[in-house]
Amino acid sequence: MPRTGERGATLHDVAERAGVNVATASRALNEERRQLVGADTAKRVLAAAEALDYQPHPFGRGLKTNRSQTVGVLVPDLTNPLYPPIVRGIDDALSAAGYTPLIANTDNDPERERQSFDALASRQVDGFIFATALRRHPLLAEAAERGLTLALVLRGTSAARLPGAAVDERAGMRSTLAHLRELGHRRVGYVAGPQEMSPPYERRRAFLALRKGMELDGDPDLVRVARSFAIADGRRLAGELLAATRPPTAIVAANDQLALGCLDAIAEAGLRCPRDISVVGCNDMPLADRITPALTTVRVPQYELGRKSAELLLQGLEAGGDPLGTVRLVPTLIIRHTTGAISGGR
Amino acid sequence: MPRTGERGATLHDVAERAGVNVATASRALNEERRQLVGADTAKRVLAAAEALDYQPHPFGRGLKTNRSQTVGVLVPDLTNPLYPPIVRGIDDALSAAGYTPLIANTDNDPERERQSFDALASRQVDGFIFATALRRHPLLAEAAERGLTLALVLRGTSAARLPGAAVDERAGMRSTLAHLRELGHRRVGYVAGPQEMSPPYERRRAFLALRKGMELDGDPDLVRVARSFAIADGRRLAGELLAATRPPTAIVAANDQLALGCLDAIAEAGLRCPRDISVVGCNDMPLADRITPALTTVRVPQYELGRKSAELLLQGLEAGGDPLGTVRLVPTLIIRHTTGAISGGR
DNA sequence: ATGAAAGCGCTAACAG
DNA sequence: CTGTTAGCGCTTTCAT
Repeated sequence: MPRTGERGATLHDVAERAGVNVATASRALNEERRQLVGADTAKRVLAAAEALDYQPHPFGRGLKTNRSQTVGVLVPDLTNPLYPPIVRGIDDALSAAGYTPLIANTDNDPERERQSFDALASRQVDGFIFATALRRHPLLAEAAERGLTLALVLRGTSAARLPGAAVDERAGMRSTLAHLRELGHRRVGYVAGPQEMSPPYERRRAFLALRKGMELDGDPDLVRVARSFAIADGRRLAGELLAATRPPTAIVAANDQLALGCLDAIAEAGLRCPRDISVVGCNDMPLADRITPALTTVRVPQYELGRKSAELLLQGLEAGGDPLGTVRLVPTLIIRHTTGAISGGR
Repeated sequence: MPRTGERGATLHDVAERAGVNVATASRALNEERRQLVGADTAKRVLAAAEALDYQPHPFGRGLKTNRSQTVGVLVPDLTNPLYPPIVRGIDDALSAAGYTPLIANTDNDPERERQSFDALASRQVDGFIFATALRRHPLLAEAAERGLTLALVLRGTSAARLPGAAVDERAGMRSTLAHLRELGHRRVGYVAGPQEMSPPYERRRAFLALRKGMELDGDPDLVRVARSFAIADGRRLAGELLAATRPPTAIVAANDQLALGCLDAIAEAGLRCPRDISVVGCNDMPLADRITPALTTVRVPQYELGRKSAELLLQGLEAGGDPLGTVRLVPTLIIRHTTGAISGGR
């Protein structure tokens, strides 16, 4: 027979041992209601609980309070190195507050997303953190309707003005463009990521907005949009950029994968990076420092992003009066070897 | 006020709508007990449930059945690229069976491990999957005692003969040594990982056992044991190997990180890989193919390992009569550019 | 300050 | 075949 966890001591046991009623025991055990109980009684109850190693049963409690101390975390794909640190940040913040995350992968697939959402909702999560990157999202409205508390991570302001933590894309872009300008680049290309996701969208907007004020070439042909983050896409688009009449002297990519593709295209064109052309990635994925040449990239504070989003959620969960708006965390440009001074010959 | 998920339709609602008693409704909704109920009644109940979008409340059910349909997954660190695919495999298998994983990171820290274990146990998980790599583990005994169903992943046979999925280390090692032999290597060094973890332990044993029968040099000085998987450790130990009177012509490392360290040591010694010396890693971490030279490594079937361990757990959970023993999954040698024919000059 | 009792949603034992 | 009932563990009125 499939055995399952033996039941431990119940509140009833504790009450009995302390010689009080379960109601009294319950009060004594609850921080906030403890004062409603005699000081010595409380002490006895606590002692009894301690002695029996009493753990409140979450189902009994949940049934009564309609809360699970649990939150759903919807993430596109744990296998994408962008997310694990975020999830750890979420986990750490949540755990510290006595909440447990329920993590589900969505693969950015609406159907899977819906299933995961339903599954977690039916598990009575108290709220959700959407790490999923789609900009428009039907689930958000539905979740709000169901009375669930929400927070976003890695997404800019949503229509619903939900609390969330996101990257300060303008700051990141400003650092990278300033770096390139200093190296003498004026004509810099951009390989954008899929625009239905929030970060790539904002990143491209930031590029467009910032290059104007920074004496960079405003040629619209310098911007290409990838349909995915696949290396092959980066390679193809960078190839187009390089084949143009006036190719850029530097390429900024929306993430490290695309940057890898750019590197491939550059090699394919018989050029050398950074001698002939510079490349900047984004996210600083593991081993980005070990490829050749080591990738200059924008490091986003993944852990802190996760942590912050969880804190915002908790705020909504505990304090009420939902915290509004998006907290922007500033990324750091990590200068390595794919960026260099503009080559004399070009 | 912190709102929380509204309650949906209850069994009571469904019963009422179908004009039957809750008990009947319960029976009709339960696959196995459905036959105890009139065919048309069942149909009415199902229809009512459908209409009301009824979702059974897990707490009500759990309180009664003493099961949560939930399993704890203890993993050292999601941030280590070895684990996310494993976790996805676990998630996929578990989800398909109606179970939800509760994931906790332990950092291989006994205290954190204990906390996570307690937290999950008090959340009433029905079982645990230990992806944590320590060979000896006090928690295992305790979990078994509490009547929890267990499975291991990435660990060889334990004292308790628990079901689990692990890498067939001998097969992996045989492929890599055969490959090296074919290239002419006879004197191959080994940089082992921390021996208190199961895979590095088994991997080293496999190396030791196999090199005998494969006409490889049995020099004990050829084997070094790292205290951690840090790149710096790999570098230091490989450095020792290279500084020996008769250095190896190839080095096998217990994982890719250590292999990276070996590459550093080789460069530092003024040697070239693979011209002067070959290196083989293990795990095939992301971008292992993009470093220079591209790393020859052993790819372990992470996803399948996770999946298999979850299936074994489910078997123990549902069928009872725990499945015993360890399933061994065969890894694949991925030959890239850090291995080459033994150099004539040495 | 404490106790009695109800009830959250569900299943199972027992009647009919 | 279906209904009645009890009770899983907990919190929360309502009494006292």
